[in-house]
Amino acid sequence: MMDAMSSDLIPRLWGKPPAGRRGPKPALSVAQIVEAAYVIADEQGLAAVSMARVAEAVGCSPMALYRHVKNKDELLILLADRLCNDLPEPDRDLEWREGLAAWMRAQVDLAVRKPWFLDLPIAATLPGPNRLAWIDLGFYYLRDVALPAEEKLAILGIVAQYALGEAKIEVEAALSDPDNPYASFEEMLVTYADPERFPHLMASMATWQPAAPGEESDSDDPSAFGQSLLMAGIAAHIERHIERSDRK
Amino acid sequence: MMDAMSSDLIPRLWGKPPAGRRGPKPALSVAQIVEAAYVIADEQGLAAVSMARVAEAVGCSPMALYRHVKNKDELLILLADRLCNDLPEPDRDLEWREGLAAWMRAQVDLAVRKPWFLDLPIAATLPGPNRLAWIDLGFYYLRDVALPAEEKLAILGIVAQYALGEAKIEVEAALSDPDNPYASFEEMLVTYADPERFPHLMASMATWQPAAPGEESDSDDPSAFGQSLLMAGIAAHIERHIERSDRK
DNA sequence: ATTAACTGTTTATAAAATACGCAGATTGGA
DNA sequence: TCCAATCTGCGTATTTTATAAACAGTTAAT
Repeated sequence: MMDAMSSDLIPRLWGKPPAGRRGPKPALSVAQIVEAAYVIADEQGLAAVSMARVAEAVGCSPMALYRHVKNKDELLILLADRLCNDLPEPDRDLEWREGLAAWMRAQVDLAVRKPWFLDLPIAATLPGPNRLAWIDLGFYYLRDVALPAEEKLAILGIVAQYALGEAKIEVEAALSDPDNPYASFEEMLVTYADPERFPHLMASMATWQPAAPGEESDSDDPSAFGQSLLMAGIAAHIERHIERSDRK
Repeated sequence: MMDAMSSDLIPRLWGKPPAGRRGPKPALSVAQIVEAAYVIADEQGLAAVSMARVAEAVGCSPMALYRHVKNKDELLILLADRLCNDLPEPDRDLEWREGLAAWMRAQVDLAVRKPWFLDLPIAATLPGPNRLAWIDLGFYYLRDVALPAEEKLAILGIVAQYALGEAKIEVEAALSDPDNPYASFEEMLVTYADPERFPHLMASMATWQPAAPGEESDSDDPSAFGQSLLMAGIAAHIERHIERSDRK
């Protein structure tokens, strides 16, 4: 009657046991499979995560995996959620600014610790349970903020998205080979960029302060700038919202 | 003597002709190859972009491509930069807020128009010439803003990163199958989320306003919220910066 | 007990990237 | 002019993928 449920992904994400229990007890579990994939990615990078290698690690034939996972893409989605388990135990004594900053920073740190996270195809917006728990923590930090839930969610999305970009930058900086002459943005500019082609960029860059060594920055957290920018924006939005409520 | 230059990527990105010209005239060009890949991605999605198919489109054997492109990853990087050519002709009569908003929106629209853009492995932070031209436009919009170049660059990075996230959401919303019962975040919550496991999230969601039909939102631009948040943050940062300068 | 549903497996296919080496073209220098 | 260096494009072959299809054993509902 109803055509086959288009996706069992979500039940699998949430570890729901499929109702009918008829055949033999499964020797494998989704969690086991995902864990094996996790270890492989950790040790040899995401590219090394193939169905065959996961199967070997878990001690079964490659095709056995398909009984528990629709295909490789789904495995990667499960893996992405699994990774959110590695986010640290939070400090609960923070008001929203500090809390959100820590929340953000923890995500960056996770990606730096596990750079293969950034290689995951992160198309899926729908979070699994682990990611959702992390979102729940975000809501905790926003507990005293007077905003509708949907706006809080949007804010957390923006902050998380920023964390992703920041992580990308930091990972790239960590990997950057000092022998590579084009490692940095500035070097690329002086080598290739024609002032006539990029006039405004070059004009602004002409006044570049080439980070005196030792003085690096006010803080040693490279995400400090973006962080304060976001927090300022959020604070402004909150005030505007309160104003509007009061006027009513 | 010196071991082979680790990467010819950047010369290729910038279309620099390799100095020595001895052998036969190339029948293929990098631009041609990238263009073919672009068309295939456009018509059949990024997954359809294989070396073989690109070769066929361009009328050569698969292996011929490797004379012009180090490997597939490099082709995709070139493709990503090529895509930035499709960004629209900008309106130059905007002050920074409007300008940056348009700058951001154009990126979202591009990704919505060409959803396969989001499938690209976007690890590379170093922009090619087309992306750089777009960054130059960002600097144009910030022309009257009194901030150091590095902070302007960071701001553009943050805005672009936000655009990416927003695009992901909008693309997913556009693709979401109305038959799929778990399409939306809220539906997933009511189906799976245990209030004990996600207390703060659920408490906040309890007061969810389920978007009365027809009233959707104040504006019909779904990125309006994030946009105003970011602009507020940037404005606050600018003011703080001016204050600090004045005090000196 | 029979049967339906479920497990893991075996075998096979198809598509993918890309290493390797050849043949012909082109050009700079003798 | 001729030769050698150098570069192009190509044919062949290898390796690694994901995954389809059919099968044999296992369990629980009937």
